[in-house]
Amino acid sequence: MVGDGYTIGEVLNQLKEEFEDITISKIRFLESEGLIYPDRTESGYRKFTDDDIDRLRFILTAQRDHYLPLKVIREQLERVDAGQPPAAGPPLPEPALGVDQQPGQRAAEIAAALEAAVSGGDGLLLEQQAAQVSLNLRDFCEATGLESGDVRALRDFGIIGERGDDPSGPFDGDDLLAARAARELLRLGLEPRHLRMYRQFVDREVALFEQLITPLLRQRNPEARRQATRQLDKVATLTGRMKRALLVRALRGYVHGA
Amino acid sequence: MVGDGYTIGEVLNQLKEEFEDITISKIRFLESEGLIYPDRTESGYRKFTDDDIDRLRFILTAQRDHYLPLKVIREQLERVDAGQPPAAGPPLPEPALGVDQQPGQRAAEIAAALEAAVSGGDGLLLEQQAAQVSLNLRDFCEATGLESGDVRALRDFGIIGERGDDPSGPFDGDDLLAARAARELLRLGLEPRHLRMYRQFVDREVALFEQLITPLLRQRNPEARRQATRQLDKVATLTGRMKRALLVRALRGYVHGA
DNA sequence: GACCGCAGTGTGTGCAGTACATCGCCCTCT
DNA sequence: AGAGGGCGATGTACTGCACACACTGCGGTC
Repeated sequence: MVGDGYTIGEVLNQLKEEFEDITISKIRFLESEGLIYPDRTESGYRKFTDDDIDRLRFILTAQRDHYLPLKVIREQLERVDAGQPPAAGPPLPEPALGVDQQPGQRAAEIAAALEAAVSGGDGLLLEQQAAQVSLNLRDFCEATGLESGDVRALRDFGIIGERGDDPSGPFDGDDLLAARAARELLRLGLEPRHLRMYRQFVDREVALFEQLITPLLRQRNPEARRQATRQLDKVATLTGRMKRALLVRALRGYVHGA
Repeated sequence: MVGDGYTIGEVLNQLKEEFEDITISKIRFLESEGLIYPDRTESGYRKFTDDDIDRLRFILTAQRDHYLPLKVIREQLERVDAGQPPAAGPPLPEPALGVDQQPGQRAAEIAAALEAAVSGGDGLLLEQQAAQVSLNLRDFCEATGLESGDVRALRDFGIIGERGDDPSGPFDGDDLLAARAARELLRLGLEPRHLRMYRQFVDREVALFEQLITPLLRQRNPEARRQATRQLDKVATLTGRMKRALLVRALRGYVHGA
């Protein structure tokens, strides 16, 4: 061996202390898979630099300690080679927001007003004016900033509109609030189909709440009806709080651990 | 099909929304590998409970988001079955620092303080001190006003404590918040078993959120980690808002109509 | 010129499933 | 009541990944 750089056998011996299960054939395999590309001598022998060895160390650690498949490791290395450490999912192009349109001005105002009324408080505000809002498809798109394709998708997954509704509306204030939140979620990388579980869950929750308050509604007495509303508000607030605590605990472990 | 329990096809459809690449043969394969063991009918059909589905969800998440091999997942499940928490080898948690507390009276104060900190805002407050709280069973009962029987029930239905935790604690601040809300709900006439669906839902929601932020957490860059936390906060806030709109619309129809 | 180390190729192995092929159960429609 | 059709169960074969092992041939050194 003429010049500088380690032979494959020397590399093997250096890494063997740290990684039990390294072999020559594994190193060769990693090269054949494009994870490393050591230089070669005239006669074809591999010539490893210290950087190559660090790279190998990274690969072996990722495998042994994080069980990452080579495909994933290769992607990480490629990103590092390209100069970027960021590894976020899809690029997520930001669609221009904040630029409100002329004609739908009205609808957007309504949306903002509703959001303001709802924010900061756990209550349900069942008696609110959200029910009075009624928008057709065009205005609804303008007020939410959604394409009509997205609106269709949200309807298909039960986020807006009623089962078997007319596909073109009308949409009420609750649809508006749901759709505005949904739009942000889509921008953060969620797919409409992911939102379906929220609808499913709400259906279950509604069934539960119904069980609780049907006795009250069965009496025609208007006072009982008002009490039912108060009861609903309370139980929704409490379940919301409880759910949030469960979520926080689960996520806290996830963000800080692992 | 006679009684309770889902068939393999029903399980498939439930999980398909969350996990693209699940198939019947994969579920069968996981059983043959001893990761799940659903019950059988007389005639040999598999009969899945909700717990079985949760277990599957855990397995599939571990594979997809953490690339864990089945062998490792099986070991984790076995530890959970045996009553020990996951215990992830080397990374042992820091023994809680700061916020020391005296038992008894103090506990209720902490609870009130936590509730005040959380109320009025949709955010998650992941960085908050709720994690530092640590109460034993007696103090926890005092702080929440629950009987130890209720505490047990809440634990059995996944509202407080971790899967396979020590039944007598310790309980953290999130448990406290969840339990205080749960106590009110029980007073309003709900049964502990009704609360189980909230836990199930949170598990699904966490799996969804994990999908979104694992790419960020995979880089051990602390800035990416902070961004992941912000992202989580955003997505939790938005889904919460959206869910509330869905709920309100559904309940409005119920209270006023029918 | 023997011999060790490295090169390349080919075949084998365990894991994590997929793809059939075949048979049995169960619900529905007539 | 009986006939289909759909779903479910099992078993075998086949695939892709991540290597391990064996064999043969060449380079360089003593």
